[in-house]
Amino acid sequence: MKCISNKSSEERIKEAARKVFLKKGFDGTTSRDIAEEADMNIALTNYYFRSKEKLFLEIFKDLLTLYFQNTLDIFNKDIDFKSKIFEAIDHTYAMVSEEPDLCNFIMNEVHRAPERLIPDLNFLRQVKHTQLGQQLEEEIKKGNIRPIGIENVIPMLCGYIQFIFMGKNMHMKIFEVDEEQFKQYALDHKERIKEMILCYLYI
Amino acid sequence: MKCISNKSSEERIKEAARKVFLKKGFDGTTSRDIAEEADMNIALTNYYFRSKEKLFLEIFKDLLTLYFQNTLDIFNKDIDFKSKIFEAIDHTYAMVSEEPDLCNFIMNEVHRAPERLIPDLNFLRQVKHTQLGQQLEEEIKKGNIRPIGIENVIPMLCGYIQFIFMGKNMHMKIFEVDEEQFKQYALDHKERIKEMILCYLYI
DNA sequence: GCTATTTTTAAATGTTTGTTTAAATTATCT
DNA sequence: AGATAATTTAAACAAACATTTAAAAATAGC
Repeated sequence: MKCISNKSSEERIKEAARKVFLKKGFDGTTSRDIAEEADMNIALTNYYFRSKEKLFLEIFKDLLTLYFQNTLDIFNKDIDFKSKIFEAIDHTYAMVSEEPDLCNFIMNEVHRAPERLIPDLNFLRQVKHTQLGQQLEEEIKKGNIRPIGIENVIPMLCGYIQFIFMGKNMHMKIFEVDEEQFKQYALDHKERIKEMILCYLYI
Repeated sequence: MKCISNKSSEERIKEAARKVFLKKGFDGTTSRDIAEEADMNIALTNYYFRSKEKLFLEIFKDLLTLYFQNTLDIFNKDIDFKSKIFEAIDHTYAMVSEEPDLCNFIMNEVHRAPERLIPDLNFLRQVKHTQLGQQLEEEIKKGNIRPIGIENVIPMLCGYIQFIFMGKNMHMKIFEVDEEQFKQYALDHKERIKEMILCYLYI
């Protein structure tokens, strides 16, 4: 009946695993990678989490939440449509700046083996029905915005800037720029996305 | 001094490897996966290609060419700017429709281990200097198009629609649609991207 | 048709993989 | 302080891994 004790060990493993999984993906990560990153015995991974798979699923859930929850909250905020668009884009940009492997990780894991992630992915269905969607419909009704479905708007707010970051290495190779120059480029492109969306939506 | 002979075996392995690598990525693919897909002995992979890594690099090069070459050719075609934009977008759409794993594969492999791919990636530098870039500059000089760098235009033509396909599984989960409905959605979104780009570029 | 070369095979190589074991250590509670 | 439970450890596990070997089979040239 010991349960309080070492929160630290379990947490250290989880943090290490998160770091390694984010960088190398599930297939590219070994139990020893995680143990080494956490500076702990290999057996502890299976002591605290029953398997590499279970540990991964826990971490994936956290990272999927990180990937979506804040955006979802913004979609449901009580602010006007245009401000919401700006805020969603700015937040997406901030998120991928802070966690540069997150998009590639989520995209790749979902693409490679969606089945095992289905329980977690169900959480995403909230995205379909948000206040942003209602506001969009209203604006369309008012004639301010051209007819368009929310499923077309969301990738504009989140996906376009994500793509820029996902292709970071390729961009740096193609245009022969360094990290700092890329950062400035991404920032500039983000503002262009904003203007482009407004330009397209408002007739 | 036999060299003519069995082109078929080497080719069969390469095709099998291409298929498996595309689906599972380098880390997720085993030599046995490839041998099984090709229905050949495991040793043949190392007989024809010296290692899994070397086989992968050969295939990666092919797939990177598939990913970029046609787009590059379009960029250098002798047609007007606006037609070129349409054609580039339509081609990107056709490419990812035909090879649905290609974007995820390229993005992920480049992201995960760019160093080993550098020799191949150098080929990408052609993208920086194309006739499309010159045409863009001219249009800007003429005052038809707002000031913008080619590095901002290319993702609009290629990346945005790619992102839609890369997130296919997630989209289907979020909006609870099937393959056919997704296809229609992607087609619609592609046309919106075209209009959005024109709407943004031409002042 | 025989020899030399290339291709294919089954088997084995030594590592690395995820996971387990059982003993040692540490912490907890009375 | 001593008994009990939780944690950590080193070692081992079998399975899967990429790769190699050496012999068998197929093919080539003379």
